[in-house]
Amino acid sequence: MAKPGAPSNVAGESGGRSAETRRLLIEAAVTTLQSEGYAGASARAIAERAGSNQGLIFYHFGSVANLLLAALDAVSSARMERYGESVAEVGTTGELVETATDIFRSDLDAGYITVLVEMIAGASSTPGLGAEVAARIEPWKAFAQDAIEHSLHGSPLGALLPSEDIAYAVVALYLGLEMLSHLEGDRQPALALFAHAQRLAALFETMTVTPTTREAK
Amino acid sequence: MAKPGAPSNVAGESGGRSAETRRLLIEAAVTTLQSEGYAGASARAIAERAGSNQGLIFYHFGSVANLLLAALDAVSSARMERYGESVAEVGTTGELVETATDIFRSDLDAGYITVLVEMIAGASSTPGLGAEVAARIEPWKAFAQDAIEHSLHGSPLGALLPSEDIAYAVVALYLGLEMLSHLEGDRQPALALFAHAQRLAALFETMTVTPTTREAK
DNA sequence: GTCTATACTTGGATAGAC
DNA sequence: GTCTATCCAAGTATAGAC
Repeated sequence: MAKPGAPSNVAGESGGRSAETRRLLIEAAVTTLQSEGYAGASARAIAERAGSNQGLIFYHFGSVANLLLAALDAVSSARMERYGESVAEVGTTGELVETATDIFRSDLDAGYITVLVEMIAGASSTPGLGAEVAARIEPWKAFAQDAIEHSLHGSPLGALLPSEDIAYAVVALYLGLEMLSHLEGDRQPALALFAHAQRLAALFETMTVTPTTREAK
Repeated sequence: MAKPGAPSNVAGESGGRSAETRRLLIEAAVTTLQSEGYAGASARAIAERAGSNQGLIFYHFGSVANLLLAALDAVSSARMERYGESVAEVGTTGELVETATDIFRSDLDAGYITVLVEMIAGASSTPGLGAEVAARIEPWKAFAQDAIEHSLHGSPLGALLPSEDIAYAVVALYLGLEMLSHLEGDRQPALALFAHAQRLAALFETMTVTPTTREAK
């Protein structure tokens, strides 16, 4: 391996001049993707935001696409960490929906899903990028499936539909809601849906706690 | 008005040299958006596909963005026409889901939703484009809401959730499923979801025909 | 090893030919 | 009115300076 676009930086020096530059570029790449989209995320635009020379992108990452993938990685890993904490506390379906609402709101406000959406849509224009992006979506699907299995375990809905398929739909809906919210500059309709989901989850739970509670009328 | 980018072509001549060029360009714009994405839909790329000079795009449409919007319009109106026919025959929720499946499959295969997705994602990079695209999504939402109201009218689910909110979710899911299917080059998971929805719709109908059927146990 | 100055390519837009 | 030749800006990538 040892390709030119990935300097080793072996020394024990703690500062890490190279690492700092890389960090700045990745941060700028995230911001640029969010506000200018994939088509606007050029080497020049990103470098300007990072306050560095555009040539550095090719030295440190080999290509713009590679830098954007690094940006996607950074966002993904940061989010996964947060998700992991939240989902550990989830038991019932109602709690799951509540947690999902919180996560969605903060993801939406921070523009994390925007990065994902732009990379997916942008992948069409850069050969080979699609597979890389697809691989980075897998953890999101796996996470969703995991959360669903934990909270729907033993529930009727869980018996009716494979958790893998539900997870696929959840991720798709997540992406779609971001697109519409972002486009219209209005997160309200999407959040209204989560409110509905919470109501339905509550209703669903009371309906199916046990069939025998019915006779207590 | 009478802006330079929109020639009048007033004469009664049926051929329409200008109209033909415009048609070719719009067609090529659709194809290019589908296979190269928004970032790859440059004037040169589109013109090459159309077999014409790239300068014609600016003469006929004023800018690349305007041509892409025209392409989106063409796709939208073509689809709306087909949708209108299909939904007229829909009565029950089960039929609605069945019709939605057919529509989704053909839209997916023909790449129509791809055009929508690329335009939404691409809008971030071109000032002013977002509002134009948003306006062109309205008919899709209105159509979905209309179809939902027709088939859910009087049903319990219809009473539980506002049709406008369901429509929003449906459009979002539609977009998200396209993104994932396109990215992974596999439409199977998305179609599996529609199959589940059909099963659930059938189950839902038998469960809620009338509450009094329960006593017949 | 890190970064900058420069080379070359592609893209948007228009002046002017027909 | 329709189209083409041409211009300049913006993009990627690298040769070479430090």
